[in-house]
Amino acid sequence: MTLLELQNLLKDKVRAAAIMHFQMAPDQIVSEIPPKTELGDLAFPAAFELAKVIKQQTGEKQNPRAIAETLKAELEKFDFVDHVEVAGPGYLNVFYNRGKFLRENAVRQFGSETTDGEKICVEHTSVNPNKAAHIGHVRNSVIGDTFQRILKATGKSVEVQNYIDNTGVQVADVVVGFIYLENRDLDSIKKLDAELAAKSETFDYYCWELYAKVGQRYQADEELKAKRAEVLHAIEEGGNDIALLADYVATRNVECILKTMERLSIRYDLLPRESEILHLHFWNRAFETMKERGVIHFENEGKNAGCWVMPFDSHEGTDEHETDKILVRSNGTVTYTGKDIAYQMWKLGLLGLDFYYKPFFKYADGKEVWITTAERSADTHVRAPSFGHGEAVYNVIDARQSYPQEVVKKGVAAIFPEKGEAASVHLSYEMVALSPAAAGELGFEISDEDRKKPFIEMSGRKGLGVKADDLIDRLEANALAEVESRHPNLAADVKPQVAHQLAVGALRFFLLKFTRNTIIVFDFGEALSTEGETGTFCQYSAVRANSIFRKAEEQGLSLLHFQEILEKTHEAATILNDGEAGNEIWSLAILSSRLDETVRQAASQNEPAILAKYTFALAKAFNLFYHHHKILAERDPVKQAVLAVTADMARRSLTSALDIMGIEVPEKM
RNA sequence: GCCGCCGUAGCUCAACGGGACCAGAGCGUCGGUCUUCUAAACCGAAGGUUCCGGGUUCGAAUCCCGGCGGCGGCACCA
Repeated sequence: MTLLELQNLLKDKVRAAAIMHFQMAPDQIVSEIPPKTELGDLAFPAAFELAKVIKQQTGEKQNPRAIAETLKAELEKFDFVDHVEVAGPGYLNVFYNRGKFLRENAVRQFGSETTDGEKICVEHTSVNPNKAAHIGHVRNSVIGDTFQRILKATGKSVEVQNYIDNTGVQVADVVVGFIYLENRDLDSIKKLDAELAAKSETFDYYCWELYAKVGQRYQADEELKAKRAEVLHAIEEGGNDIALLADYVATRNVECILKTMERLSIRYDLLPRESEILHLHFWNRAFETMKERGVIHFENEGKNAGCWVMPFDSHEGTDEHETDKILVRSNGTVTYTGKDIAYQMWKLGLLGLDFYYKPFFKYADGKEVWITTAERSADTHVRAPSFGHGEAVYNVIDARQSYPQEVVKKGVAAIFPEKGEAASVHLSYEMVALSPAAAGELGFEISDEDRKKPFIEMSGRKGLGVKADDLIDRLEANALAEVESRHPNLAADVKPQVAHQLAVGALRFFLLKFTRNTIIVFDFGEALSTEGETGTFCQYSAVRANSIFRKAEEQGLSLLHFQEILEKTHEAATILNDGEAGNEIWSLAILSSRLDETVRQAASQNEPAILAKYTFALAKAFNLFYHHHKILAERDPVKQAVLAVTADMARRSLTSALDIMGIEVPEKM
């Protein structure tokens, strides 16, 4: 029986006991994890709830402790339960049968064996394809990627989309730079691209600088600014030289960004592009549906005269019409929100139109990323998977876009009340900002005004930010130096690989340990740290655990051997119940088996940080165990088996937890 | 002005739809641990009126009201 099954069973028993003795039960039986192992393995505050219910229904005041005492006897009849204590103001603390539990869980593998069929779409990354990704973008990608892994671990099938806004103003800005600041045409850009490659410089870094330059020039040059609108219009229109040039620039940036993300083990299934949403007239279809369903109307007068608007009553303004969201401007063009609603409809399979698809990129192991196209190609129907049609859609987008995201969610729900708001989830997170010190380290002039601020917002337009590849490079270099000094004899090709795994672990964990609504004020010292609450710490713990078993194998002691000993004896319980040492071993065993519920909790609360916190706690518990119990030196074979099996449970959970966070366990470190 | 998020130890953060002896971690500080499975580790100590004031509750960091302070969002931009 898994821990989760055991918990559910106990919940049912508590409910049954309540009904048997009091003829009533609280709506929900809540279970908690006691603050310390000595207080038990599972706690039910049910007596408090029950006291409340009894008082409501009968007016009778009952002491929670007395209620708990009554319920206690029922739970103790169960053989997985060693005993139950009533503690504090009326907690029902359940102590599991430690020996039985360890035997049952000694070989259990983590993970859901079945997929429940429902497909979930997760959109993340969605960096404007006009420059290199910075650390703020990486927070988005790491949260999104980890979240989709969490969903998969709970048995969902998931499709990962990375939206490409290839026809927006940001791309237009870089195109303006190429054409009007650098006098380049498409051929010249291709030549530049080749030159950069020869110098092992990257196209996205070049665009980063150019974009910043353009932003600066706009301030003084109105003429240039006027070019932006022209260029943007040409790009949206398509079928002209400027659009071709823009497509090249955007595509090259997408390639660079995909490469950056691949360094962090982040991959995608599909790249939906704005150009196709335009050219395949997604909006028109959405517009028709909205009109049919009567959720938008044409404004004849007032300040929105001539526009198509969708009313929203949830946000009240000073005058009632201020809350209306304009979807079609008076000049007939569609707003971004309008397009976004159409796109969201497609994701949910509600639009009634589809993209065409072609393969865009193949990862080293053969996995393909697809991209949308406007023309039917052979691949679309022959080889392309079925995209979209998500039962639910998660959009990983930063918190500053909460309002437009709410409009999209409410808008789609208004059009399709049968689908409802729950199908659209805005997985919001706060930005990564720079500490004034970090901005200084990057070589930026900081104004006196900025210096007083708690943090400085990164800005692609200003070229202010920590580029993802730069940070990964630094992490890898630091890790490599460390590996060189610790393991000089490690094979030459393994060292950089380990350094890479450590860099990824450090960065991903750093971005995951903060809850989503915490603004990360980026600090180099913290981000580069490999001590304390870090990915490196967690990896180290797993590596140590593995090395125990490697050494054991060398001595002819296999894991199977330990498991068999445990199978044949009932003395394990004696060891696990033996005072402080017993509690310590048991704590690690029980904590290791909480991965399942932790992942579920992270999924239901949309909070990857819960998993990161758990992983760190588990690594810490393992390190403590590691220092106090020398497995290979242990003389008592049963105790050795108990220790080994517990260590194995810990390393399996650690490895799985890290894997769900996209972090690998190195061979040595 | 309106809406939202936030305010917890010197610093950076946790605390699961209110609850269990000292509100927990990490960093930093001070002190201790390597002839024994890797010291990127472990142990111990110091450090908090959970921004302030009310209220609800047997019980509040958590819920409600009112302040103060910080940040973000409020376009016929994306």
